[in-house]
Amino acid sequence: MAAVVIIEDEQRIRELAAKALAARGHEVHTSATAMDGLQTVIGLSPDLVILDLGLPDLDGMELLKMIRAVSDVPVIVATARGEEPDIVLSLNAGADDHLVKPFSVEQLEARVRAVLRRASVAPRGSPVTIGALVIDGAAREASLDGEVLELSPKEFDLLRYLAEHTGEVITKRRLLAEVWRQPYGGSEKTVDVHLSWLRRKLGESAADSRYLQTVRGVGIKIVEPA
Amino acid sequence: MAAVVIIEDEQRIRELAAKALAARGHEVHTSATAMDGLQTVIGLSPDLVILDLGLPDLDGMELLKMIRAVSDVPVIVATARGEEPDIVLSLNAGADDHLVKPFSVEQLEARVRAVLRRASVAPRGSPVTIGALVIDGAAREASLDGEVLELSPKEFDLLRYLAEHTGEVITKRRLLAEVWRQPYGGSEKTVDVHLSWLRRKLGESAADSRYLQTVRGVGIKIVEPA
DNA sequence: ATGTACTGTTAAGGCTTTGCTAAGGATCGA
DNA sequence: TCGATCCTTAGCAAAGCCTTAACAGTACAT
Repeated sequence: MAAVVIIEDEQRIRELAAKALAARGHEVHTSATAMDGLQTVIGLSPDLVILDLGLPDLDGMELLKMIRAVSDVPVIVATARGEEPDIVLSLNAGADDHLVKPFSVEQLEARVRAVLRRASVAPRGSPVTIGALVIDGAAREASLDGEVLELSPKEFDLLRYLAEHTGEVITKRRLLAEVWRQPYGGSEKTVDVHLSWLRRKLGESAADSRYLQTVRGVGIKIVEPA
Repeated sequence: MAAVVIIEDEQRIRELAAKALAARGHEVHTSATAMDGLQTVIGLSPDLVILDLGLPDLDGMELLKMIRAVSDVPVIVATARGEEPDIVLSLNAGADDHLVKPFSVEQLEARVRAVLRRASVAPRGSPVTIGALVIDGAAREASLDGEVLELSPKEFDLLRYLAEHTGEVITKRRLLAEVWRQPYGGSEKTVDVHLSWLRRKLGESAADSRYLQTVRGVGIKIVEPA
């Protein structure tokens, strides 16, 4: 899919991130030090760099500038909670996005997807994959286990919006605003109905669902099945 | 609190709005032109954009569409009185809310608050970690030792609030105000009951607790286990 | 030691939210 | 204009949650 370099000194986080991105089909390379990381970036010309600003051997900001001096590769910077001021500095120094540690795998994937999309490594609307579910925005086609699903326009929009925010709980009001484009009017019941249809076409029900999880009192989210 | 970009050519209004939002703790960035504004939005990934439709260098509606092409960021559009037809167009083009100039600071703040709330279930970003306990606001999911906990809405809100104030003793009245949104009414007994349920789901009891410690006569706190 | 105030726990009832079906109306293409 | 598809609304059934109430237990002061 895309070559990603992770520069991060904490082994646990490094391996977690590597595993998550590899699982999504990316070609992952890791470095535990700034100098090794820079070598890798120069030698590999990756599509994306994930850079921890709190490296031991060199200030992350310096490394970011060095990377920027030789490449336009998109960079996502990661900082520990409490180092938020660094975020602004790093964005000014040419970072494309940022993560605050600790971050969830979903967070990471969402950022990576967003940055890659923006960088048009993957053209806008490139397929989103969630388990055996593939949503192709460009073709306006969704398939499950290789079988193309017969979705109505709204159903597709709804599924796509949820898929673009995998793991994140979305309120019905937000769906009305974002999918229906009605920030004010509109009945949330409508969303319920469409969700019900979607579930049926995905071969699941509210009680036994693989992908669509309702979060009572809040909204709905789509998740990678266990 | 949240990063806000203001794109507005009238200096007076720009600075007034910036000052008001900065005073509420937001990270404010301003642009006087459409192109500069677009750059800022792309580079910064803000949480909210306030966009004047009457920019000199580019039709505001065009800019709105360009922003929408690259981002789902909430946008509040501002128009001069008499340009009301633009409002409908802009809402169709993906704006989230609108303001008619001249607007009061209160108006502005109210809209910003409403849009930010609507835009995200969890305004605060990444997961909070306390020992083996991880609370992910975006996914509305809490896990202990990697096991996802089955929490009711109130239980989750309660846990999240405590976690966001780790180590700090919180009175039940404050919980009623902040979590239950009932600054005055409500029985503190209700809090006790929810705490009891929470403890059970965390696998602990009042007598032997790892995370939830009651401070007799004052309230409750969540702590990092020893 | 004992009473008092505070906290912990359980159970039950009512209420809210959600799931789903069906019908009417709108929209779009032919 | 006709037909097919799709969207919305209404309404009922079911599930889950919150509160209240009642009682038990615990720490603290006198």
